[in-house]
Amino acid sequence: MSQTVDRALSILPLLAEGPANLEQVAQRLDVHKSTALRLLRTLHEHGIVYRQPDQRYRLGARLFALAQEAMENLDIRGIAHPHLAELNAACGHTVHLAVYEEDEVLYIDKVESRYPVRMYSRIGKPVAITVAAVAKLLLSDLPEPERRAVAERLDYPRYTARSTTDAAAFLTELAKVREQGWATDLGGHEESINCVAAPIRDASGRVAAAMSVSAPNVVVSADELLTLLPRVRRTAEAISAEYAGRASTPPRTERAAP
Amino acid sequence: MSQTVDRALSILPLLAEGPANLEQVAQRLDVHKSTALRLLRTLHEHGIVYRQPDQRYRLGARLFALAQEAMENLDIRGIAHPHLAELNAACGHTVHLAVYEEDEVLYIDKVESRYPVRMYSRIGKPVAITVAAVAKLLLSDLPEPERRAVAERLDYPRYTARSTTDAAAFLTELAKVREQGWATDLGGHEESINCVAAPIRDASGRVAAAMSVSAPNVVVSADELLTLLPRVRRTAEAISAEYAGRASTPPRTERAAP
DNA sequence: GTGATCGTTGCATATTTTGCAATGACCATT
DNA sequence: AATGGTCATTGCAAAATATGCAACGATCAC
Repeated sequence: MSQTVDRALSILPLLAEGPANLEQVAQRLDVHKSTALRLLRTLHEHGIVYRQPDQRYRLGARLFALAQEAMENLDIRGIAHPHLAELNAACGHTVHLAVYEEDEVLYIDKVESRYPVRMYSRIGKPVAITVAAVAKLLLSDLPEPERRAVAERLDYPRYTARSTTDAAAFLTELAKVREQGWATDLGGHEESINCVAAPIRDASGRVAAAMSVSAPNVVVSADELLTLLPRVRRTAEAISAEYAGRASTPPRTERAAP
Repeated sequence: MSQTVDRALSILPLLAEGPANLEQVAQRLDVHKSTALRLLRTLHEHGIVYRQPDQRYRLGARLFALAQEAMENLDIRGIAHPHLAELNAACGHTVHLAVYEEDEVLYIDKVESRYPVRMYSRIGKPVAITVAAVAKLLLSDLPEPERRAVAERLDYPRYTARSTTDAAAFLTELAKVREQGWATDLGGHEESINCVAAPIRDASGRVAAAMSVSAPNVVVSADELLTLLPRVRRTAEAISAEYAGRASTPPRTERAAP
């Protein structure tokens, strides 16, 4: 819609790949060097881009800070966190909180396991959407046509022998998850890791987020992990209740006085 | 430099505070609603901004993904990580890697402690620059005039009774750190947490990054932590050697064929 | 000292963005 | 059901803004 901004933003993924100099940026944007320079300067003024000692550009600190701040200010996150911490204190395993957004599911909070062997994950990183328990819950609640459309769009990487293989299988799984109101991932992403997840709903009953408990086989078996299900669901419901109470109606934001 | 981009980027910190609707954005930018709309649309197309079901805007998934990707692609990070992991395996404590950039120091990698009581920190989050051991190392190597200028610019929050109180004290500390080639933070940020840090240098000897080991008093005393200093320094030197070897001359990036 | 590479600047052109005002969608209230 | 209000959206003409060019300058390697 706005050419200038469009070009400026196109620089970001380019720099995410690694540092680049002016000419490289100009070439990949297909604009004159001087144009690229001015765009980069503007980005620099905002701290989004950093100029290394060797003059090359890379993404800057403010970008990281922005991403952090945004996540910490998510309504759900603030409400959920104490509950997640409590659950972690009780069972000791890694607890995750995730949301869905335009074909991606990402972790927005995490309380680390107390055990030495831990699952790899990072806040802000997109999750394996076709296998993760939280992803199943979030997608299972999409309106039918969109759910189907998304499922068709996705890739189905075979992380392990138990990974979901295609859209049809995924939709079947989603239907089941939707029905039962909880989900699992038993070695679908990493052979030795299992998860149990439950949905967090807003006042209208829509799934607004999902939480999960994950643990590697070496710590607890899949069966043992499943015994935690009731507790996970109770935690998710507690969060839902609080969230629905606080953010049910899209909060009427006060207008500034003229 | 570029008004349009400037305005678009000004939206980001605004949304980082929390979701906002079109009118709020327009007001804070001091532009017409239609203008704000078009900017937001462009941001949306790039996934930088997300439109919630209630129509309000907030920062989007791609921003997080970008921040992640950028950090994972930092040259130093890739080189340092195995060394950090090894050190963590040996001592069990939390290990951090940090860089300096325009008045901020931020963690770009972290290996979590094996102990249940852990320090709070998050990759991408700016560190307490006036007290953190890694910050002292990074700032101590700035050219004298800039070091002074930065020290004057900073705030000196009193996190604890041992926090650095003002620019003068900070500069004295920096001189000491510069001299001895390593740094500590003994309860300057959080009463019960201590850190030992060592510098990572590029081929020219400049401090390019800094690493630290942190542990709470309840796990090891400050004195015990200090016994790790030689090991920390050795690790930092190993990383320096590898980094200098690989990235000494600003890597001549190949130009794309015309 | 010389040549080459890459970043930087001033300026005229015209493309792109802007603000306006009108329309439309949606919600709450009576 | 109807009405009033809030807020998002669109087309258009005016003008401000970004663009590419070409010349300059800095820096580095040879």
